Amino acid sequence: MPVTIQDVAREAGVSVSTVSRALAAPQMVREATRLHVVETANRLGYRPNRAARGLITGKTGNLGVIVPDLSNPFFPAILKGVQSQARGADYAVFLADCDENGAEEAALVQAMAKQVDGVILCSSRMSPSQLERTIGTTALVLINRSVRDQPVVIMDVAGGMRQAVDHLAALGHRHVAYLQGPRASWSNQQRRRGLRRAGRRGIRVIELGPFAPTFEGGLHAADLALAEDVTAIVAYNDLMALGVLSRLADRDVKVPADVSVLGFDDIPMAGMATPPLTTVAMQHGRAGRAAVDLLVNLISGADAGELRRELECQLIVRASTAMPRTARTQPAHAVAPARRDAPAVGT
Amino acid sequence: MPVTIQDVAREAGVSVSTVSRALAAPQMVREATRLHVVETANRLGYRPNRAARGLITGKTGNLGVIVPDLSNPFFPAILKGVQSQARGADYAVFLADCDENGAEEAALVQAMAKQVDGVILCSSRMSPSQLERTIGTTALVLINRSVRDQPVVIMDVAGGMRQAVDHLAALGHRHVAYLQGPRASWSNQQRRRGLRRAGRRGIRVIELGPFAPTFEGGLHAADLALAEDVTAIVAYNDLMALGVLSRLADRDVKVPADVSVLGFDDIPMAGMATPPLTTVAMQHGRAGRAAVDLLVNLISGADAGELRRELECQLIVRASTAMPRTARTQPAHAVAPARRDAPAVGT
DNA sequence: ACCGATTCTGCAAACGATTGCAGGGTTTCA
DNA sequence: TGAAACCCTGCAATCGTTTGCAGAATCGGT
Repeated sequence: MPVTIQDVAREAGVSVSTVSRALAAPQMVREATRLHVVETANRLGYRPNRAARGLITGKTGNLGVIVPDLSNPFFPAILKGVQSQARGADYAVFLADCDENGAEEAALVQAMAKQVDGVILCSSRMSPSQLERTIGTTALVLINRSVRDQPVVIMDVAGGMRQAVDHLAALGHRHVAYLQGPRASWSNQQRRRGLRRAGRRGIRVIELGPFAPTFEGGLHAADLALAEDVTAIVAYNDLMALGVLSRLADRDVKVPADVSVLGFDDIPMAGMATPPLTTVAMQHGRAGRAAVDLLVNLISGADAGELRRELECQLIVRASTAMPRTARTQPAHAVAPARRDAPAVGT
Repeated sequence: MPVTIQDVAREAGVSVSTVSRALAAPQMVREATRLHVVETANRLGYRPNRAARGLITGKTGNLGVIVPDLSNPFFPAILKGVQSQARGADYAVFLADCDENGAEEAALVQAMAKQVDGVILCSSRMSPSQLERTIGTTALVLINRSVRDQPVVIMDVAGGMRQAVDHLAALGHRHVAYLQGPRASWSNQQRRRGLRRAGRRGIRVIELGPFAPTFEGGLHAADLALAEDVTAIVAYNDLMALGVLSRLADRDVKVPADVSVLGFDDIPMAGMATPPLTTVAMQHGRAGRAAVDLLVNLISGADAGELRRELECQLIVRASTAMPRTARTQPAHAVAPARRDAPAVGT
């Protein structure tokens, strides 16, 4: 039923080799023959069988992507970028969801290995040793996790956090809570790294948690943060921040009048919350595309390919952050010295 | 580098045929040999090359899924079900996103056809003629779109709407706005079908729109609905309903005191909104799983397989719906006659 | 018209698995 | 001990491509 290269060859009156070459290596075949073959192939609706081709070339033309959890909007966003970039490079995409399970993830890479030319791991949940063992099974690119000598795409979360800190400092905040996500996660580490700037800006930070990186986690965290008497709350991600917003509303704490709230990710809902959430936006789609670029490079053996692609984060200022009451009761410039003094504090 | 069946055969001191059979047809080979082969295979870490197998068997062991837009949370939810069910049935999953474009979608099916045993189309955006032409290229299962003689999984959206109508009627609402989504979409049609029950329940419905099925669409629609002096607003989906909620809050219209709001889909945010949104929940994951079941059945040629799998929707009552002011000013039982009269009105 | 140099084209061997068929062993029974 | 019956195992063909190699066709120049 499906039309093979044999069919095209017979129909065109040439050998299969000629058909193969006419389609893949145009300069090796006479122009007239080429045209004839191509025309015949189109007329018959011939599409090469990738499996058969892969058997001999050793390349499958497939990429694999493994994500921890499709119901976390973070990952479909990346996936979308992977998708379109892969299509552009003429690769098909295998998808797998490992349910936040590192062992499962490792198993999936093994299972995929034979069917793909390379795999993209999003926020891998593998333990370092699992990861170490997995590297080498197939070409691998990591997103948001960094391993020595392995190509990675990382989002400059620490940089994003620094923007957030500067923003809060500029508004005059001096006492801020950070609501941690999963303690071991790379993302959480990076956020904390960025937080170190707070000292230099004269901001005292109190770290709470870890909390579940969810709406419910935010509900939970909000009360604890409030008890610390801070003027601003930075949440691990937007989902948590939305939870915080919701809980504060219930307690009649006004945002941003009484306390400022800040999230990470810029998920679609962030802009729709009341008040719209100030947050650190990530370039999900770009990350996906970059990962494909890196992987394709790696596969084609161009060792000259770069190993590390860092994507900027961008603070999106919306209505959930403002000057704290304390700062607003005095002239605005009164807060300036605090910032200028800061270097002295830091050193 | 990768270990082939040849390697296993050599190592185990048997022929490749024996290895193949030891792994695939246990009863055809002596128990002792089988054990030895299996042990060797495991020791060497042998995994059959699916492409090679597919060449001869004609089966690839792969499934394809095409979705209109990964950034719509509706689809990742389905995808998650597809994923896990496919894994259970030992199929790998190809994913493609057609960017809401029917032509692209058709092209993707063609491109996938050779590499998969079947394809699942979620809320296909193809025109009827495109779809007609695509059927037959490969085994096909549709989700949320119904075509004669084609296996489909559909969500009983009309039934869900009827639950919504009954709920509003029971609360005493008599004048309701429905905010339409994309007019041509199957989902919108189904919702309108379910709305027909309103007449029999003594409810007057005014249909507005179409609007974009997004938060912004909801912002837009809210004012129009308010102008119609209704006591309840039913939105095409939750995203729109959230927009409505947001706009009403801005206008100081209290929900549910002044007006009730109701959505569709039960996206994660629905329960986190203020007030939490009453909505019609769909069984996304189940839909994905069911589609895989149908497809696997179809592939294995068991024509006895069912053709149509209908999934119930379930109204989730939260805090965004309540009795209208009009009904609340009189004793609650006063609204009962309206409902009992209803059949007469309907006939 | 012939020769060498160039271009094209076809043959056949891979790639890694599955499977029909036939042959080799072992067992069973006479 | 021999033959029939059975159970295992191996040979070899096959799936649809690509590609090294060799042979055929074309061409230009004399």
